[in-house]
Amino acid sequence: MAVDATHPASAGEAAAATPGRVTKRRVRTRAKLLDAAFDVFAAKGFGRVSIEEVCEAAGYSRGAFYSNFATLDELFFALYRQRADVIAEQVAGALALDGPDLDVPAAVDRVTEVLLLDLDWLLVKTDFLVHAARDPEIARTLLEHRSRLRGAIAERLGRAQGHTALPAVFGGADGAAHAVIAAYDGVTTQLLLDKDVERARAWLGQLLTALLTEGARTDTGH
Amino acid sequence: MAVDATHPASAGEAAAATPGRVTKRRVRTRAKLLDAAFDVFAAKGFGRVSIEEVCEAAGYSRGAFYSNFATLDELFFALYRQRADVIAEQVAGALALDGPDLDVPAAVDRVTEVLLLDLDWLLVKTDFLVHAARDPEIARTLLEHRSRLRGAIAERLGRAQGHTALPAVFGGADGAAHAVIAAYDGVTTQLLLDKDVERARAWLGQLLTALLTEGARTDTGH
DNA sequence: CTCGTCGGATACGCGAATGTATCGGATACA
DNA sequence: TGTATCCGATACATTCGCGTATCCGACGAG
Repeated sequence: MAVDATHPASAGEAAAATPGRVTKRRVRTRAKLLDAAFDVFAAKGFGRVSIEEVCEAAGYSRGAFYSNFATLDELFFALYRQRADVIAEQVAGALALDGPDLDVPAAVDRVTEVLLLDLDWLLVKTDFLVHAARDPEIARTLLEHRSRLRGAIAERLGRAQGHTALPAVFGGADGAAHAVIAAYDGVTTQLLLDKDVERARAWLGQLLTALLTEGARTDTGH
Repeated sequence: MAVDATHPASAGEAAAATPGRVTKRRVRTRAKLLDAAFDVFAAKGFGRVSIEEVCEAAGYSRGAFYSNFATLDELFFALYRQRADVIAEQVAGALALDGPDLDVPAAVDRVTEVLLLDLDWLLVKTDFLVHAARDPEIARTLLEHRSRLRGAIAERLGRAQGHTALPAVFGGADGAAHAVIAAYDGVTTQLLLDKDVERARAWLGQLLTALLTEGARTDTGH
């Protein structure tokens, strides 16, 4: 549950004016606040959560919060960055697992395993999407995240083009990567409503193979 | 802009205990409140809107609100039902426009025209999705809506199977309808971030033709 | 061990939003 | 036109959450 955030704050923090010493205690409470915030956000939704609720869940008082963040939005942003980076690494890992050749069905399985694992994360992520949709600054950040991920996928798809020819509808590997992302987002929407992770995985697998292979393959996942 | 809501409240309202006379004035203010709420929700997001803001935008005081709704959630729900029903009708209309045969590309164009028209509606709809994701009762309602829409699409796809064979990956027309919905949801996600409606339409067109036609068609929309 | 600094707790004042109770004008119907 | 009813406005009390200022214990350096 607890994401490892013990490393010093990554560059580009908008927070306090760089205190000379970064105490161990500070890092610990910051991490606890983030973890607690994740649970509370997942349970009630960002819009319905008060600062005090987060603090209570983390076992701190509001003083601790204001010592670490200026506003709930800032915490939310930090939380998203933290978790999203972890996921992105895992996806990159799952994509790199094969040798130079890409076994599409296997890679699809591994990636869906990572992406459709945690319903709570999907909830928080969607909250963040809604948030970003109304704040151009945040939207830019999210778009960059997505673009980086898409780049990794496209690169991987391109490298395997000899083996499994991609459909021509999309202009090359980049278009195909776009399609992969869209399929993932689409499946996510349904998953948020019916909460059936297994079905979502199988369904995403079908969609991806349908999108990524020219001829239809009769490989019903489940 | 103003959705026609002058008809008496549809059956199944959870609101006040059926006043004997439904005054014209009442219906009018209720509709104005709903319209104002739409604008405010779209602009700021459901979670960041107060009852008073809605009333102010509608030109009423809080008394009017409490006379028509018990809570903001109730208004939100009513708003969603109203608009979603309108959209559903429009989609059904766009699907039925051909004769008995379905011209896939044309139908796709018409449907995307309807579905990706109003960014504000997408914002509100996504807010509602997030809302539903945390309330099983509301989730059920939304799932039923989606299921009805999907049924209409599947029925239409099935009726045209002779002309354009569907890929075999999905089990028949129903699976294909699922795919259509997923593609729509996926494109929506990206659209919420980059706000580029035209690109979204073209992109959705590509995705749908890629999904619905067996062989790849070299029809780059833009 | 001691001291200086840091981080979180506590207490306070404030503003915003809520829900209710009551009032006066509008509306429908005879 | 008169009147009973309905609807929305106004006023009020209350609660909730926020941000700040201050204090004390913890931590780290020497």
